[in-house]
Amino acid sequence: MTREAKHLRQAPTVQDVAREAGVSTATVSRCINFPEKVGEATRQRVMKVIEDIGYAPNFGARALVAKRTNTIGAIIPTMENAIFARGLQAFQEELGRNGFTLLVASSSYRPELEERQIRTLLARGADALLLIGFDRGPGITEWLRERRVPYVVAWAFDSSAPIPSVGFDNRRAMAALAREVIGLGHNRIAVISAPTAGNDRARDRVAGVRDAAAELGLAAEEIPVIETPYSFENGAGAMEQLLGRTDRPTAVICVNDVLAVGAMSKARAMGLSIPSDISVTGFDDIEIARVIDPELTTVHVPHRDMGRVSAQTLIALLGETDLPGHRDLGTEIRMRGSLAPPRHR
Amino acid sequence: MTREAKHLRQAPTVQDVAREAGVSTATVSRCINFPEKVGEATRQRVMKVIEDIGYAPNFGARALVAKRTNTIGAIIPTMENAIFARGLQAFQEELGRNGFTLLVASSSYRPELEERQIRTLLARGADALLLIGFDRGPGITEWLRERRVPYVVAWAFDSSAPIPSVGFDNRRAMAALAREVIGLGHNRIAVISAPTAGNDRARDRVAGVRDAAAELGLAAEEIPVIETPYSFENGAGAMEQLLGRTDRPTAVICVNDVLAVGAMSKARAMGLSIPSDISVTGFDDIEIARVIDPELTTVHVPHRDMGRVSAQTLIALLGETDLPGHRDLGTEIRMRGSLAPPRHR
DNA sequence: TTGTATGCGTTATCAT
DNA sequence: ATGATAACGCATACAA
Repeated sequence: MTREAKHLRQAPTVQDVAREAGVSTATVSRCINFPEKVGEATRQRVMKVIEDIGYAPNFGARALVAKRTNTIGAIIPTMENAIFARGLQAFQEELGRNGFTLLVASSSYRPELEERQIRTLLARGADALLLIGFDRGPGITEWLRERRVPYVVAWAFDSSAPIPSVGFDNRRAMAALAREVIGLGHNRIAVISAPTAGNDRARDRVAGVRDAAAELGLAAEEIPVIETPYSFENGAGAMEQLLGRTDRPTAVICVNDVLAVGAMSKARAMGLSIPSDISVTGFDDIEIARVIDPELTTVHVPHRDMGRVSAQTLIALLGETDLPGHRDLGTEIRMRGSLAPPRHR
Repeated sequence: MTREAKHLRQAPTVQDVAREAGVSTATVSRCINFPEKVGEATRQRVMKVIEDIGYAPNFGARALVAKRTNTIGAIIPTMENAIFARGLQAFQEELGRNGFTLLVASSSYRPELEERQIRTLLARGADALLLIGFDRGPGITEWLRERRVPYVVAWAFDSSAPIPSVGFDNRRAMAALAREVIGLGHNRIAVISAPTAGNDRARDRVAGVRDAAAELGLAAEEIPVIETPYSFENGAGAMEQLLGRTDRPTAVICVNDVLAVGAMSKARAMGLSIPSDISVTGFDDIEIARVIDPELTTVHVPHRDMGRVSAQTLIALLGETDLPGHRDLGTEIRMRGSLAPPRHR
């Protein structure tokens, strides 16, 4: 009874296996890590014991001696944003396929929180990190460099950056879309953006709109930009503001699909029809873009690929296999019903 | 040069701190874990050294001696499903607030994969687990019991289960909605469900529809049920099948919002208008339910609360604080435009 | 092929 | 208040 209780309470160790199988702990260890370096007969015997008593290597001990945990950390703004949820799912799947486990934390789009999470995940044994975007303080960046922490930046792309980035050029992608909008004849455009502070993706997208405007002869600096956090309600609120202006825009460019859909709802609620009264565009191409009526013109972003490739990059980084470096995964404009030429003029 | 390089490569240990501060390793350890048990002067000195050389406790060594990692694992079907993404986000936030870190894996709705992930996360040092639903083999259940692995089941509720569950009664919730539908006069109803194999939530919801039907005098067994994986396209495909039947249903009850929205799109694409020609209901109340036109009648589920309460339950379990046990978080029917009485009759 | 012995970095139990 | 020291469980260099 006492023995049985003990069996349940105390997890078995290599010692237990060794004793039971009549071999040394070294042999047990080898059976697990290098089965081929052990005699057929003994291996069978040891494996049987392992199975019988339900032995599993102690994680802490293993990490202590191996100096790695095969665990990778990801810090994303929030999983509630479908683009990150999707990318993270692909990231996890690819890690799992390669024997790595995923540690997750979220920054809520707050740099100081991200910094804390970086330290936390590393303290929790993460071998490497996935971070979103380039916007972070020089302090933490230097800290990461000093400690030689392997990490990649995703959802952004800058081939001149000193650390690998996996994503796409937000500025260029948005400029391409804005060019389409302006090319259709829209000359009063407005932008609904996520807060740009601490968010280089949003900032780059807004910059992309101005690039296209300047290029096509519009007054880039005069384009109104409303910044508001990610949510349908906020998209709607921003649209309401824009429609209250004297020079109502004929096209509203949003930095993500959620804001765009919120904006569309509000425009319709205020009696405007889309796209005949006002055009709206999004960014990301999440499922909702095809569910709304009219369907949303947006920029398709390969979220799953970013997650997958980020995982591969990190694994390569850890394995010292030849560095894959930066990966530009590209984007594609999806022209749909929410964008059309302005009515008169 | 060599020394500096060494500094960068080798992470500093308690030994380094102790030497530099002229104290023993025990004192350094105390400074970190029980600052009050150390003299003011020495603590200041030690802390300064820690700061200076950038010391951080080694995770493996700590886990080895403490026999816990303050890490909790979650295995969910997929983060791409917004309901889990949202719940997981809240789960992570609550864990973070309490000093725990989150390890994530996904089962893709496949029991055998879930089983593997359970073993993996435990092998990776997870102190406790969050699992979704009750549907899993007796083998793994027994295994968990034997090892005394603390875990909770979420997104389901069964107060008679031997382990804590945090969620709601899927069957009862769906029965309540179905009662509303049938009460409105619909007597030809159909169900679009996720695959019920290995998914007790889906199964319970379908059962709920039959409960209500039987209760209100409809032939419960004759209600057509189409099972198809979670996606808009599949929801649309299922609706297409249903509309091809001779006795076309007047109301289609879907076990989640995504299938429902897909079904709505298809119905409309086939020239039917909602709800006058056909009613549709969903389950979950994710954002898309209010974006679609007409808005979707559905069952509101407190996803964030489930994540948060699950975390609290797990933490309580680990802390031996009085067991909170089961938590029924309840649901609410959200009546919206997609449901109306059938036209004639 | 297998065994012996040692170190990995921390924490905790004793002393002092 | 502080120090010496023994685990913790595993992997590996070295012996046999």
